[in-house]
Amino acid sequence: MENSPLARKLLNIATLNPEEQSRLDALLSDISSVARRHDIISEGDRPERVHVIVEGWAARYKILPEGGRQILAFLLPGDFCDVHATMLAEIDHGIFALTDCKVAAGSAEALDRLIIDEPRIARAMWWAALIDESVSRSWIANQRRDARARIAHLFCELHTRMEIAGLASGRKADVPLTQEEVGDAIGLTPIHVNRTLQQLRSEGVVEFRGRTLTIIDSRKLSKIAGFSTNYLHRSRRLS
Amino acid sequence: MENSPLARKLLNIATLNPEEQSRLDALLSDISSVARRHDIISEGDRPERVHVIVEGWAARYKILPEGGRQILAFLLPGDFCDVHATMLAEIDHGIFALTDCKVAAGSAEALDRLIIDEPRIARAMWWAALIDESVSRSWIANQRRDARARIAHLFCELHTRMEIAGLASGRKADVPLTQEEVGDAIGLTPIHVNRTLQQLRSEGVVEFRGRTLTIIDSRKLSKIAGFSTNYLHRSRRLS
DNA sequence: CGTTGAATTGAAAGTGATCAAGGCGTGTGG
DNA sequence: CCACACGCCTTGATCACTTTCAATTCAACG
Repeated sequence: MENSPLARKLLNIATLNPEEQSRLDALLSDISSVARRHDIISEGDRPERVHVIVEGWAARYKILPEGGRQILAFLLPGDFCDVHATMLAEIDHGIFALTDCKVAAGSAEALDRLIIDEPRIARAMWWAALIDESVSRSWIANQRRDARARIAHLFCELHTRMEIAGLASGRKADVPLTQEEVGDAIGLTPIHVNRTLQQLRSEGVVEFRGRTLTIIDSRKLSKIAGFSTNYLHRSRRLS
Repeated sequence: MENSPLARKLLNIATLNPEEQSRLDALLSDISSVARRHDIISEGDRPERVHVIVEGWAARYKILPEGGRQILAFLLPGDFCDVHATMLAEIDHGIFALTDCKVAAGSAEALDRLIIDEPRIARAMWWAALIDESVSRSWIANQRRDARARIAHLFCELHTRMEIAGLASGRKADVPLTQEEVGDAIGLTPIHVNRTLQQLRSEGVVEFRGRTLTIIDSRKLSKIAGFSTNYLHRSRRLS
C-alpha cells in the first residue's frame, strides 16, 4: 500500500519503521473534504483536533487590520495545518482551501501521546517544524526584494517543494493559484503581479498562465530569485 | 541554584524534572563570549555544534543579494541559535551579537541523543520551534503594514518576550538596538525609522531613545500594532 | 576638543498602490 | 447554438509612502 502524504513527508526527513508509520496514519484516519475557497480552519477556532492536508492545496492566511489578506504559507499534501495551534487557546489565523481538498483530522491529545511514546516521531516532527520555520524566514527576507525577485522566489520554492512531495518533475507544474493569491502571499497587488508576470514572461524566464507554471530558464529564474534550494532540503537524514 | 536561560525558557512551555534540566544544562556547559557586532555564527559555517544565548542579545540575519541586511529574528537569553542548522550542510544565514554576549555551545550529536532519550525534552523543543515559527509568521504579516504599525508591532513583541524571559517588567525596557537595526528587522531605511519614531513619540505612544524603550500608552500602542499577545504565549502548559 | 557612531533634517526620485475600465474565456441556461 | 454572466486577467493614469542622496547635529569618549 502507498504511504500516506504525512508519512511520505516525514520519510523525507527521517526513517520510520512500519509500526511508527501505521501509528501515525491511524491517528489521522478521519478524512473529510473541503471545497475550494472554504476555510479548513477559521481564525478563532478551538484547537482540539489536528489536521493534515491529504490532497489538494491550502493556504495559511491572516486578515490584516487594514482589511487585506496575507498568505503566510502554502500547504501541500502532507503538511500539518495546525499543530502549533494546540498550544493556543484559539487559532490566530485561518487556513483555506485553494483547491478542493481532502483533509485528515485526529485528536490533538492522541498526537501528544504519540510524541511521548515514539521519540523518533517526535524528532521527525520537530525537524519538520524547523524546516517550516526556514521557509517562513525565507519569506521574511523575500519581502525586502523587488516584485520580480519575489515572484521568482515563490516559484522556485513551490517548484522545489512540489518535487519533494512528488507533485512535479519536469519544467511544468500545476500551480493552482490565481494572480491575486500570489499577490496576497508576497505582498503585491494583483495588478502589479500581473505586470511583473508579463515581464518575466517576456524575458523568457517563467510563464504562469491558467494554473500552469512553466519554467523556461531555470538558471535565470534562480538567479533572479536569489534562490538556494538548501533550506528546504535535509542534507542528512535521521536514522 | 538559578535556572539556566534555556531551562527557564523551556519551563515556560513544559514541566521538566530536575534530572531533565540538568541533562540539558550539561549539554550546553561550554560557555564563551562574543563581542558586540561580531558573528556568533557565520553564513556557511558547518553546523557541528549547537548554540544558545545565555546573556545579551543577538540577531539572526541574512545578507540580501542587493546588499542590504535583513534581520530575521532577535534572540534573547535562552534562545537557540542554530538547532535547525544541524539538518543543513551549511548554515544559510548568520547570527551576530547585538550586545556583548555569552553563548553556550554543545555537540549537535549529543542534543540528538538527548531528544531520543528524553521525550519530554523533545516535545518541549518541538513546541519551542512552533512558537518561533509563530513569531516568524507574525513578521511576515507585519511587513505588509505601514511603517508606524511595523515599528509598533516590533516593540510589542520585544516587550512581551522580555517579560516572559524576565528581562522587563514595567513600562521601560532596555532594548539595545540602533535605529538602523530596527530598520533592518522591519524592512525600512534608518531614516524612515527615525521619522516614524518621532511621530510615535509626538503622539505620546512610545519613546525609544538611547537604548531605552518606554511604553507611554500601551493600549494605543497595541492598537496601532494590531498586536495580540497570544501567539507568544502558551495557554496550556505541558505536563 | 577632535573623533566617531548614531540620530536628524531636507529635497528629489521611485516602486508599487489605488482607482477605474476593458477584454477574454468558459460554463450555464434559454 | 447563442447570450449572458462570472471569474480572472490585462491595461491606463494618478497618487503616495519610502527610498535615496547629501548634510547637519548631537553625544559620548579618548
